[in-house]
Amino acid sequence: MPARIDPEQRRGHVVEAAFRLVVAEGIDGLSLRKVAAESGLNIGSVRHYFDGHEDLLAAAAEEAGDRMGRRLARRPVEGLRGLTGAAALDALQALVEEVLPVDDERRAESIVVLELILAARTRPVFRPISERMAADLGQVVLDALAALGVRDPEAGAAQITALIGGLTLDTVTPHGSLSVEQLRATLRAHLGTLLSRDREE
Amino acid sequence: MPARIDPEQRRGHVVEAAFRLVVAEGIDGLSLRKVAAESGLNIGSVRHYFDGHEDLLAAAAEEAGDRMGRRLARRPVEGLRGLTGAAALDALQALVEEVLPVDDERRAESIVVLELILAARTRPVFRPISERMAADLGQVVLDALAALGVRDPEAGAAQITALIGGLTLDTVTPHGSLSVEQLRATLRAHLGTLLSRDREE
DNA sequence: GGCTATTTATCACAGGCGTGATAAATTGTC
DNA sequence: GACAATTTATCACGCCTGTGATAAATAGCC
Repeated sequence: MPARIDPEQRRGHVVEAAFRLVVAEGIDGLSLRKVAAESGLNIGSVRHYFDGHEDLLAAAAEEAGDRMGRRLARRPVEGLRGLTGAAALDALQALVEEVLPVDDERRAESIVVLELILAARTRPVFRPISERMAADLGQVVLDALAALGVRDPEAGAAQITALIGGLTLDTVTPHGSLSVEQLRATLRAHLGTLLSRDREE
Repeated sequence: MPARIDPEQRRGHVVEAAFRLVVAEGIDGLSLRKVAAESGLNIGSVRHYFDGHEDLLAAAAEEAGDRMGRRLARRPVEGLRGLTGAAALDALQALVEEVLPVDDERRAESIVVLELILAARTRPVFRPISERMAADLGQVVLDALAALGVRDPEAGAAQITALIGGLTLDTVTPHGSLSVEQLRATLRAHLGTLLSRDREE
């Protein structure tokens, strides 16, 4: 019984091809035939690893969610506990930048996530992953603010998560043409006022 | 030479039908046949008023941009000049809420604009309108902050426009499920710190 | 009433899509 | 080398799409 190729690896390659297509043409530009061509496989091969279109979409969304979860896990909240001043600001900024399009890799992931979130509005397939990502991000930001001793961390977290969405939107789409430097500066300004405001009271 | 129906009005009705479809199914759910059905017309009739698919999309985008422009024009920046304290905060909040999904009508328009902005990333048709809307909004916010005497209005405007995008995203899509009350509170908290921070220095 | 331009309604075509079904090739094991 | 399971490659079908072309109906004007 031949198994010269690792199925999981194959699925991974296909999903990566799907990501590239989403970045290039948007989530509605995905089709089994295009994904097959992009991944260098035959349509029949793609369909052998994914039950169909819906299944491929779900797998791609799952992978996007996992990647975001891994990014968030890379900055354990415990490392923030007790930090103050510039150290606190730097640590918080680094945490948030983990999920912001500050380099090519994160830019691609941000595009996929953004397309996914918007698509979840009308396509039930994406809803669970979309909601899970939002919950994960919200919890991490909330825990981070709590670890830093910020007053009213819920309100602060709401501001930060909203800012993350807006900054991603402005950076990734051409309508705002926000540069990475501007993104970083705007985020830092916001986080700075949020932390300093808390210290004063 | 008969003209029992006003062509402009007809186009308007068709565009409104297109808006309803975008809200219901997303911008890629648009098709000439669906728009015709939604507007109660025949495909041939729709095609008589719009050269084709692309033309319909462009007209819908144009209308969306015009509506946003009209909303922004409803709150002349001159009215903000010299305001301080709670009055300044209220006025600024009212201005920004003009383009936020705080009621059904603005929610629908926000969805259309959001779909349009994201679609502009891969579809050149939407680019000019998308960029125009961003420029208009940015200018209005910038002027408003300048009229209120905020220090570094550029930075503040960048934060506010980003927040607008993020709040819209969180409210309109199911991933964050931000309620209108939360949206208002988050916006107010941000605007409050932005104004108060300026006063202290 | 008849003329004419506008508006509406169809038909047909090519292209892309997801999908079911099935044949062919490949490769490790015996 | 032969067997068998996995993997790959095609074919065909129905559906939906945009679009060009064209016929039919409508309604104002003389």
